[in-house]
Amino acid sequence: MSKFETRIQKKNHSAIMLAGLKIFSQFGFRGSTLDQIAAESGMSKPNILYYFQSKDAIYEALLAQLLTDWLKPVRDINPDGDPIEELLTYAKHKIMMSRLYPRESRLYANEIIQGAPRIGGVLKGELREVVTTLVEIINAWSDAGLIRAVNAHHLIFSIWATTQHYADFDVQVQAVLGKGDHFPDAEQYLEDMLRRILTV
Amino acid sequence: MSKFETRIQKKNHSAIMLAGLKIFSQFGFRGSTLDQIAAESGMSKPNILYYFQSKDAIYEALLAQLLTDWLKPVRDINPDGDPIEELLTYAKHKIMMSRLYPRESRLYANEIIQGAPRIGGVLKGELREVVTTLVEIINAWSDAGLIRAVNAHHLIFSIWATTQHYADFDVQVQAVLGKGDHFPDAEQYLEDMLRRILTV
DNA sequence: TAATATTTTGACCAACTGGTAAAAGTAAGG
DNA sequence: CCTTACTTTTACCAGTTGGTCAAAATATTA
Repeated sequence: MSKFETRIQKKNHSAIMLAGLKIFSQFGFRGSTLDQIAAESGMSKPNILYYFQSKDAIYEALLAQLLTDWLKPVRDINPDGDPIEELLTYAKHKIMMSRLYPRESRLYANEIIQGAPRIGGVLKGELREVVTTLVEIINAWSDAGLIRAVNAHHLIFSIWATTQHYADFDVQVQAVLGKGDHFPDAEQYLEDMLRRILTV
Repeated sequence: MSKFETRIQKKNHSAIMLAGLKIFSQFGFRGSTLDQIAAESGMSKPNILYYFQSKDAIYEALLAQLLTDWLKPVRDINPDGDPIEELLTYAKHKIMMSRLYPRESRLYANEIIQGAPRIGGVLKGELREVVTTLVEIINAWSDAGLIRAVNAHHLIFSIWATTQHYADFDVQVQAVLGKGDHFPDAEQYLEDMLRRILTV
């Protein structure tokens, strides 16, 4: 609770979060063990529980952090900007996140696939609210004739699905295309796709 | 091994598969327990192990079944058919699968997100081969001027991502749109999207 | 440096895990 | 009906799980 953390607390706290992210994102909550997180972070299990009350607490701290980071760029979409460029910027941001932080994406995907038992409330609350706002913006753009008329909800879903795919299904992408950085091609394809969909 | 199963064997075998699908698709392999599968199928744990050698065996039987079912419709795409209609039919088939068999999709998603430890070989083998063939077909269509020039690999990925999203991220979709059947709207959006991308 | 506060560890525990063995129960064929 | 083959259960096991506790080690402060 105290915001005044010592350097040791800071170091260990983030070491546990990092290790937890790695383990949880790979095995899901129930498939991960404190022993794995301990091994990954180079700490002992009791020591981890000295910094976090429980396995649950680590997982929930990670999810909370994640949701904050993910909702922000949606809120940053500017209703007064150029519609196509605003949406393209958002999509490119999402795909960059998939490249730089695939583990976070997989952690989230794991949680959602398993029925979002711990963040159902946030989904129906904050997430829904943020999406609703964005949908209104997109519909206003459509009404003003700035973009083509599309189902805004499903447009958003398609952006999420296609961008996160490259993090969540990375193994499959690599299996099909071979090892390497496929994000430039992906980004180009998605930009083309969005321009096609949105251009009047 | 014997193909001559008694009715009891048939019944219990499929009861276990059904229960396993439900549990594994929700919790992933490591997060699922034989006790859960036993409870779900209404059988005792030792009885389950009478029909399957191990927890692993159930999971692998499910994955094997799944991969067969998923690769078939890709192979069924006809190089001599109308390009846009062929791809649209495939996409519609995929989205129907997401509606009717969301658990299968989630089982697969879980496996892939966790690094595909059990089906990595199939991905780099059969899947890659099937995709390569489809890519050649799509490129031939492009070359013939029947569809617009697109990155065929990423086109395929985008179809997979957008269609499977409605099964894998169902909880999120429902949280945003409210409970109900959102597949008709999704299908219409995706059809529109694909036509836009592919039409010359 | 001595007293205090923080950090780390080793030993431990009850509940749960996948899996086994043998015996009891049930169905099928003669 | 009775023998044989199949099915199911009860009791059990060794290893793992999340978590506790008190003591030891270390850092901080006076």
